[in-house]
Amino acid sequence: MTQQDWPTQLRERGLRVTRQRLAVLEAVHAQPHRPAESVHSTVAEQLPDITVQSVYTVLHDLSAKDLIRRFDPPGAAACYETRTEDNHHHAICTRCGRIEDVDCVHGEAPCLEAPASLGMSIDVADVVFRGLCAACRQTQAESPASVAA
Amino acid sequence: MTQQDWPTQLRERGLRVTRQRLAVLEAVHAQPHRPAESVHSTVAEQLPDITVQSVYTVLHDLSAKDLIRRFDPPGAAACYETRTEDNHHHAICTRCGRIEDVDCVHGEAPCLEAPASLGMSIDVADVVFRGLCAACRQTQAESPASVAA
DNA sequence: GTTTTTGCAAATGATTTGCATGGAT
DNA sequence: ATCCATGCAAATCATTTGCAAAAAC
Repeated sequence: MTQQDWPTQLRERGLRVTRQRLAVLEAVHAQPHRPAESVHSTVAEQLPDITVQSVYTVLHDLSAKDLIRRFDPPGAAACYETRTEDNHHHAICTRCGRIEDVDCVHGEAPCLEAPASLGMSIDVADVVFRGLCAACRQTQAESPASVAA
Repeated sequence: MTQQDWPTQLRERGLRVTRQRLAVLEAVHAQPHRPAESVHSTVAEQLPDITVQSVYTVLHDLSAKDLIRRFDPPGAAACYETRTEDNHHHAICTRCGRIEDVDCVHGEAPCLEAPASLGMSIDVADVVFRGLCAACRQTQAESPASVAA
């Protein structure tokens, strides 16, 4: 629930306000957890001339300024979200790839407690849950074949 | 601490015993958390004719049979380890990329407790810690430049 | 008017795939 | 002898990079 005044947010971070950046922010905000390719198709509906590379550049720049957050699902393309304030986690359906946000577990930042034995000073912990989403559990019970998007 | 009788393990999973598979298993076991490219250079010392693609294929096949485990560091190449029995986690140094194993936190499988509110049935949780390894904390205090391997 | 961004194109890096030969059983 | 695995080559996918033209300030 950001204030969502993109032009202001962009200026505050020293980025110029462009149609493509606004469109990308809008697309990512409306449908989070999608790869660049997918963001591009959405944005292209309004800006037919935007290239995939530009979307990559925009996503990169917005990430660098923390206007969006990049998430790398294991073995899949990077995806993006506008929820940047809290350190929430993600759940991935192993069947359809669907990604859902997961609020921090245990009430308190749980997995941030790294083992003291470790030779590393830990800054953050990212948790990725894997399982079956409701839809896929349903589908699996019926037809073991075919994976939906 | 697997028994480490690779030939037997391979046969048990229905895989033929080949020099390249043994060499890859050995290399991954000796130096875990390395990308395919790096495994290849090690293996190539003994098997100069092995190709990178074969290493990829072997790593893929061994992963499929759970003889090794694949780990995808966010934004970096996949890496592999022979520790497959327990669901341990990983800590990545944000400076040099070094990866260390992390035994399950909290004594018990901690982050496996997914929020009940979630529409997903969770099978596993993978935790990735990010921070600075001992060496890099040292180096950073002295010279803020240059990243060691 | 100056500097940043975009569009366009090509390059890169990681990984997969197809097919014929060589090797394991 | 059979079937699987490797070597070789090409293809694919995600992403980055270089440069000139267009847009934002």
